[in-house]
Amino acid sequence: MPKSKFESIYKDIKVKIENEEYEYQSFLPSEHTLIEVYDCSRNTVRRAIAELAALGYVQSMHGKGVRVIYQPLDQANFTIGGIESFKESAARNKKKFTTDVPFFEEIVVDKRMSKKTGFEEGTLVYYIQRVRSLDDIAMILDINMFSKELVPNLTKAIAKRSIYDYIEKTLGMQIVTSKRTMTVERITEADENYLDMDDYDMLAVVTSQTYNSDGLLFEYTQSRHRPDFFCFHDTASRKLS
Amino acid sequence: MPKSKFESIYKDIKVKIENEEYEYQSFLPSEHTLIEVYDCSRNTVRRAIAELAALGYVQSMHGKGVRVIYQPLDQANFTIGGIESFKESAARNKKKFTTDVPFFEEIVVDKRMSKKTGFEEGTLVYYIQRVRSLDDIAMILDINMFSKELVPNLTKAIAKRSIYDYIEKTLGMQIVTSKRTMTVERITEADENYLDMDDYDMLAVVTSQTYNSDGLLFEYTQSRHRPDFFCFHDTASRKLS
DNA sequence: GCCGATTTGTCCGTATGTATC
DNA sequence: CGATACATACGGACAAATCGG
Repeated sequence: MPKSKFESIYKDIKVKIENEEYEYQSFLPSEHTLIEVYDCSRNTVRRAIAELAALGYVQSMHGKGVRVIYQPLDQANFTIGGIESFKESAARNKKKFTTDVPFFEEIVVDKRMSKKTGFEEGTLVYYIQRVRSLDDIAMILDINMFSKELVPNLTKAIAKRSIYDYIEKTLGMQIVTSKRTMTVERITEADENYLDMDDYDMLAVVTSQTYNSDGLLFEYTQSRHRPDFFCFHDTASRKLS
Repeated sequence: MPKSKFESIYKDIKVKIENEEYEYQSFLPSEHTLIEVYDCSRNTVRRAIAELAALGYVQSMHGKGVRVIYQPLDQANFTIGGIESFKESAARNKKKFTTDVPFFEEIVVDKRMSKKTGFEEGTLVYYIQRVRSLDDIAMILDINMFSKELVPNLTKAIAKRSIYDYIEKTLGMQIVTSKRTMTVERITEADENYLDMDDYDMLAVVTSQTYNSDGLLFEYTQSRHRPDFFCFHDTASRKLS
């Protein structure tokens, strides 16, 4: 349930677009109209539209209107958009998923690690390796590092279940920003040991740093995906230089 | 040169962050302070800060302040962020780049193509294949489709030079939104023919649809990258459901 | 624990500029 | 030219979160 006004307007329009009540290439009602429909100020509808534009749902055109550019994607792919967990992703695609935790330890971040992960040297972290399977095929190897200070009392059982559930529901911590880098890399021995690589010899690798609501880095993760289970979707708007 | 006030404020703060005048993990001056510094309204500074947050430079915290979470990346990687052309990317990385155009034709989009590209069935498009080389190594195979109606008079020579220059400078068309999907795929015969694949047998594939300032789809591109020349960077903030 | 000062979040109304038709 | 539509900017009001005394 949206708590703010602009958010509920955003959602209402978003649903209408997804249901093609507002069709691809058509124009939204004008701001003036939307103000009356939702009984709010101009800033508020503009805020909602800005969110939709950031999502790639609409595009504003000066003096003309706001055009819908959303097209439903027919591919039954595993999309890793926004900040979404493996579990959510799998559930949405109706696959049976399991997680194994072959490695779970506490380590201290050294200089080399610090440079790679962004954690300060000397930080105590949980170092976890997790194998994610879909329909019993080991598809993803996750290498997680969580700050012990910010994510305390992590256990192997929690890692097997859902770390994000624990972080959000039990610790009440909010995940706000996530920086990601995607590359394609050759497999390592660890990959070969843990994953069902079929005859693939390369992996899609997503490394991410995640910040909590205090703006503190609490997670560094390297997620190594078998190529056939990997699809990343993205929308970019004009960037300010 | 920024034309709007919020944009110049955005840029000023952005530079200060990049120069570490505002350090990683430190707080920006309060909105109240920034209002006085830049002599503007609260909305205007908030707009600038919102842009910086969208870029992953800062993170706002209710009741506390705005924390800098930008870290300079030391990797000399080829980053394909925002909407950036191959040429810009190569230039930024100080490599010698060349483009060959082994295929250049006009075709009509059929039903199958339409579903894949988003162009309407029957649209007349330029179908172009381009091979991009860095320091004389063929690294990227681009398969472009441009609407002939929206991008008229395209020639092989322009394709060899820079299509984006032509679109922006000659046609005066503005590129606004770009939707992208990234996957990892096995190489095809065409890849093998055109690219220096070394001993790689897979490619990073970026497919993108690009919309102009009228909200019309004018380009569909599939960009096939050799894995060692591929790095994608991204920042995600909490998404509204 | 309370209270007040500070800081960010949401929302409103209005004015002016600029692009489109 | 005027009407319509989006873009930018200002100022003010109240809410909510944080922090220090």
